[in-house]
Amino acid sequence: MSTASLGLLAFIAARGYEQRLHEELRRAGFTATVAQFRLAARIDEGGSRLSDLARAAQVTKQTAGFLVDQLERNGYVERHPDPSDARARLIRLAPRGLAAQQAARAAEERLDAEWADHLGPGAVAALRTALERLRPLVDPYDAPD
Amino acid sequence: MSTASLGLLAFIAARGYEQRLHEELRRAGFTATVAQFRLAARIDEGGSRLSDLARAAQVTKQTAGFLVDQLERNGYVERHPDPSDARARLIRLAPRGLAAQQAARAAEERLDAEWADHLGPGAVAALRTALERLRPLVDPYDAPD
DNA sequence: CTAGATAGTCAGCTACTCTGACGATCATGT
DNA sequence: ACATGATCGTCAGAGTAGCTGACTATCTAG
Repeated sequence: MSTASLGLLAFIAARGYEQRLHEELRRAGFTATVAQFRLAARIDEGGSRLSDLARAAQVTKQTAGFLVDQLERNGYVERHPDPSDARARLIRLAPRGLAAQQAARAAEERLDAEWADHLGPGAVAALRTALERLRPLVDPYDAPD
Repeated sequence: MSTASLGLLAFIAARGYEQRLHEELRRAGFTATVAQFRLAARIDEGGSRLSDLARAAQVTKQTAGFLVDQLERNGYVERHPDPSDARARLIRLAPRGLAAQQAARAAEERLDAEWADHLGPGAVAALRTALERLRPLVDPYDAPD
């Protein structure tokens, strides 16, 4: 009843947020799937290796490769050889990917502001603090934005 | 960097929680997929209709039916005719499903306690309050546990 | 008793994710 | 120099999860 687990509550919040974000990006003309965006969000400015991306997003290399294929086909990312390692290739955001990233950041700001409006400044700060402190506990690897 | 969106933070927390829960259930001998458990968690004590389950879990009737098929095959749920409507069938937890539900509740209590330990009593209360207040905003339908 | 809504299912498709195996390359120790 | 083992990415094959569309049976309202 009033005793939903913290996990379920976090899941519901995260799902709602992600759906809204995906919808806003779709309306802005950036048609990619949630899984694709999730992976793309981990791409470093200077380019990322597939294996690192896979680790960060917690999927296998194969899955990451599959998603990068789609993103590449749709013009969001490019693959370049890695000068420091002939086995590896650097995945970088293409211009369209950068535009999508900007749109995503703007949408996230709007959504965060909406949550802040709903909760009030103190409660939203407490929420952020709690979630940030949980992060290393639940996901020791996860690199920041 | 330190400015991850609230959505990403909630996603990371929810994913970590769900993975831990799934792992504990698996170890206890309850082998079902995350999607199956997500749906099963919505089954009402007196039985639920497929359509209601689908709405609650935010999937289509077809997807819900697919998942219930798996759950039924593995002995977690049973389908009974609905006395009040010949079109409908009531989906109820079978004994094994009830056992899994108990195990899940115990695991959730442990995980919640772990988060509370990590955050402290005040912060975890603030987290719960914030997430509960967000719930109607992001997901107007969602029925409680 | 007809018209429309609802419950569930069937068929077909797409997306995501995994395991296992593999060739190429790098790093290290001898 | 070179053998050994690890790592990078890929290919092949599979299973799960989710969708749309179409359909039958049944219920509900006029």
